[in-house]
Amino acid sequence: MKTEPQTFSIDDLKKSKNSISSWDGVRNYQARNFMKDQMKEGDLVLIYHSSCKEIGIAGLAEVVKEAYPDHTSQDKKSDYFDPKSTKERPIWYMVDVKWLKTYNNILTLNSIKEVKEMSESPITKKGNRLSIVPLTEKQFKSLQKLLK
DNA sequence: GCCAACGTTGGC
DNA sequence: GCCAACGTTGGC
Repeated sequence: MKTEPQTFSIDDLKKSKNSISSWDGVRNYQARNFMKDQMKEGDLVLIYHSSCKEIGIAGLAEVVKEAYPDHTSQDKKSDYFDPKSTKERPIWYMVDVKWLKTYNNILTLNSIKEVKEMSESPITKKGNRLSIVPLTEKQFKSLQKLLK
C-alpha cells in the first residue's frame, strides 16, 4: 500500500491508537477492488512511501479489518468527499491496518527494481499510479529477504 | 518544477 | 460508446 509520508507515514501509523488506522481516501476503482476482493484479515501489507525524499518500502503492517464503507466519502468537509457515494450505496471502501514493523532502512525503489521477481509488478513500471498492488508469495518473499 | 502516464469527464 | 480535454500522480 502506497502513502505519501508527508500526509501519513509509517510512523504516523505506529503512533495511531493501538497502532491501528483506517486506510481511507482510496478513490481509484482498481485499488478499491483489490481491497474488497483480496485483502483479508491477517494479510501482511508492505507500506510504501511515495512522492518524497526516500521512495520505497518503509514498513510492514497487517490487515485487521476487511473492507467497509469509507465514511470520508460522505463527509462534505473531507478532502475525500464524493457526492456520488451515499450511505445506501457507498462507492468507496477502506480497510483497517495495524503497524507491525518499521524497517531500519527504506528499501528504495531502485533496489526494488533490481529484484527480478518484481520486474512484472506495476510498482517498478513507469507511470504506476496504483495505490494498492497485490504481491505474489514469491514477490513478497524476495522482498522480505532485503528488508530488516 | 517538469513531464510522462494514465484515470476521469463530458460532448457528441 | 468514442475520444479529446483535462486533472492527478509520482519519479526525477
